Amino acid sequence: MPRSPQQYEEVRSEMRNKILQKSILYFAKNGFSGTKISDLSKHIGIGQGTIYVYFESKERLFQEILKQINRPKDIKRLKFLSKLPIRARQKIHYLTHEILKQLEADHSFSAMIALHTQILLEQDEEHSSDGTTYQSKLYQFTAKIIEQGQREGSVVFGHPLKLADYYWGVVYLYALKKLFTTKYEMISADDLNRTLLKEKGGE
Amino acid sequence: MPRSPQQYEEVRSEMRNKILQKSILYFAKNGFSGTKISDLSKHIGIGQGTIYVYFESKERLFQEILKQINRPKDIKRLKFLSKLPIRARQKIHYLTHEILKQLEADHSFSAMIALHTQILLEQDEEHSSDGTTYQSKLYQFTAKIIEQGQREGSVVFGHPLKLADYYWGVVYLYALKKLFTTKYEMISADDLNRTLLKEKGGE
Amino acid sequence: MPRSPQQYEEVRSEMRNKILQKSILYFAKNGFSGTKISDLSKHIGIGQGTIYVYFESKERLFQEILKQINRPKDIKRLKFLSKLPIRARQKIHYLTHEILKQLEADHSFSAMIALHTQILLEQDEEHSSDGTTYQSKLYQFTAKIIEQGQREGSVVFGHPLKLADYYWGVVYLYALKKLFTTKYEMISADDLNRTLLKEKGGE
Amino acid sequence: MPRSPQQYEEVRSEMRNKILQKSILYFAKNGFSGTKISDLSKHIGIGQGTIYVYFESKERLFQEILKQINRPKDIKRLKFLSKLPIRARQKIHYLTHEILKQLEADHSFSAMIALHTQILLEQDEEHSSDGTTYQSKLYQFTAKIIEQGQREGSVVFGHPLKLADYYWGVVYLYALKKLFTTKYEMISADDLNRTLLKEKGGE
DNA sequence: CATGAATGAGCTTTCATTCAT
DNA sequence: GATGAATGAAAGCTCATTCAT
Repeated sequence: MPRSPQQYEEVRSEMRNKILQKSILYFAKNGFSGTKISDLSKHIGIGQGTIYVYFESKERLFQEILKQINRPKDIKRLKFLSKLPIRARQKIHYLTHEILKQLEADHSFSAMIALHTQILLEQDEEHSSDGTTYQSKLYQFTAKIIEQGQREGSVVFGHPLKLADYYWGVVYLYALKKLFTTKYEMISADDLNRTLLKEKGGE
Repeated sequence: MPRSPQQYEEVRSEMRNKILQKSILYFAKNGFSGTKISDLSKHIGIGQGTIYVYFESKERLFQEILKQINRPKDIKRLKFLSKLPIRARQKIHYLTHEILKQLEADHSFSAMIALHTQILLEQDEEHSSDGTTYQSKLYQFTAKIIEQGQREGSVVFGHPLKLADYYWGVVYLYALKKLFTTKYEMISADDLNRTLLKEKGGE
Repeated sequence: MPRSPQQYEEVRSEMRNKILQKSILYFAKNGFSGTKISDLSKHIGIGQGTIYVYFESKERLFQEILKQINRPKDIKRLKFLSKLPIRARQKIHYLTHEILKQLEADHSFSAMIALHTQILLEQDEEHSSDGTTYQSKLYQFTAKIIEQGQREGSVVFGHPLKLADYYWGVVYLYALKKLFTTKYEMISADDLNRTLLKEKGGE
Repeated sequence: MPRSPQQYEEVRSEMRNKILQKSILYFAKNGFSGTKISDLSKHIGIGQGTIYVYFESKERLFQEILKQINRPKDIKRLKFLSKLPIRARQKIHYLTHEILKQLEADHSFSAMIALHTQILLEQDEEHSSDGTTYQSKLYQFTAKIIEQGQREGSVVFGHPLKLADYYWGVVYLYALKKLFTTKYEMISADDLNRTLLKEKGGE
């Protein structure tokens, strides 16, 4: 007896996600052209053909992964943080804390961040446009916090967006390290904060 | 009239260098597996076969490029800098200045730096060992300067090697940006220095 | 309530026939290797797996279709026609009339005829032997009529079997046209008859 | 020392033609989906990759073959024949003679004709448009001759284009037979002529 | 029985490498 | 030496077939 449409949909959705999740790390580590479908499918634990049941090509799978990366949830949380009625210094401390926690705990967070580098490496227009959108929103809210901090005297002088870009660049850097090196020591919260914050005394 | 052996040698050496130089950027941008010999030779302006006159395989050409990157000159200069009888703060200011100048001026310096990331991305053992050696020496001398700075009170607290790694990580980051994005604003000397240096007042 | 064995048998037989009937046109249009099971099952309106409940392989399904084509009924009718105590000219007129009527009315008659061409295109031995058998019987009885006609002076000169082959060849031709072209005008009875028959005056 | 551009051009052109020529028969016999690149290249006597040096895909190679088929030379000769100041009966006798000669002698003429059937089988629009053009021109000039014959009383009654289509249909039929069956007897000139011509007496 | 998701053998295509010129 | 056409191993992709439900 055939399964109901809902059951099928559920099974499909589950497998699709499994492929997507397990692929992120693989693509992040090996890049697009460095990733072989045969290896990938072995790593996921499915047949090669199965990937093509869910994605029409390797290219397309990669694009879907890049879409996955744009997590609106992250953006919302940052937006919320930026609007809280507290000191900028405190916001930055909190943001740094959160990021380091995620880098430490969640392997796919690192992969996600690393794939941003991938987006830069591949100069395909479609990708970069998506990436830019996400990036720019993250950067905008970070820049807001930076501006506040500059008014309050806790954040260093400089163009807010450029500073935001610097801050997130450093995050990228350590995501890469987390992903590719085995015995890596994470950056300290102080070091990351110092990209933006002045020393405490100066307030 | 047949040329002398020296002339032959010179001509050979010239072409070999041309290939090497023009390949750096290509590999840096596209990675090892993302670089096709057909594209590369077109970019260099020679026939595909010519590459194989000078390098026995793509693999080998890539290795030679990685060797090129390990510029002993740079290490020597840094070693010299580390031993000068001046303040660490001044040394760091000077180092930062030099690096930013090179990043701005020399395209292949950025490529070189970016290839270090490449080395991380490709998990081939042979490469990484070479890379590590070079890296570690650069880091060691940078760490020396950091230690001096910590004694003098101008450099922030933390494990010297870890801080050196952080400093060079930021340099990598901006090398990547230089290489892959068109309209990019470089990091300011202040921002880069702040990875290591305390604010001026604190000395 | 469980069904009786007969009912089961009936249901089975019904589905088997449905698949067979709906497949003829598909195979006729696209050939053996040009027909995908996924497309075919969609066209029939059943699941892919269902085909394999009734036929052990695509190869086997195709063979069954070819068997279907060998309609003993047709052969019997032609045999009967060939033995009637009437003029050959009349027999041929009748045969032509019948064929054109079927070509016009019955889509699967065209498909059937077209599949003979398919049999020729695919050089699989097993198929062709079946086909040949059928063909030869049809040809034999047609040749009988031709011989009669030659004796009576109404049919043109030539080897009877070769003429029979020519006649049926033209029928194949218009079956193909019916099948593959949309706005097609059928051959006239006169044109088809003229493959065999002399002009009326000559009797 | 590298070859001159002309030399390369010549070599390229030669190989391209070799592939094209040797492929016609293969595609004609096995159809598009029945033709494997591996078999084809073996049959041509070259490596699989070589085909892709000259044609970007199997699909494309097939399209080029279909183009090849449209031989303007044939059309010109038929146009010339249609305008000669001789009897239509004579023209048709000559045309039939020429066609049978070519069918007998030139294997690729049969293949060419057979591929027209292929064009019908594959319902791709791009192909059919080309095919139609060629077909229609051949048909037009044949129809011209038929009209002349009808005025002269030597050709049977009926729509000229439809009769032309019938005549060429029979040619297709015997091209197919030539191509696919080993021990085949060709149609006689008389039989082919009879598709159009009345018996001699009737003039 | 009926289903369609999963599979892998086998196809098409790519690209590092060879080699005649 | 220098070239780019030719190659085939290996990659991407398809589709007949299997199988849990």
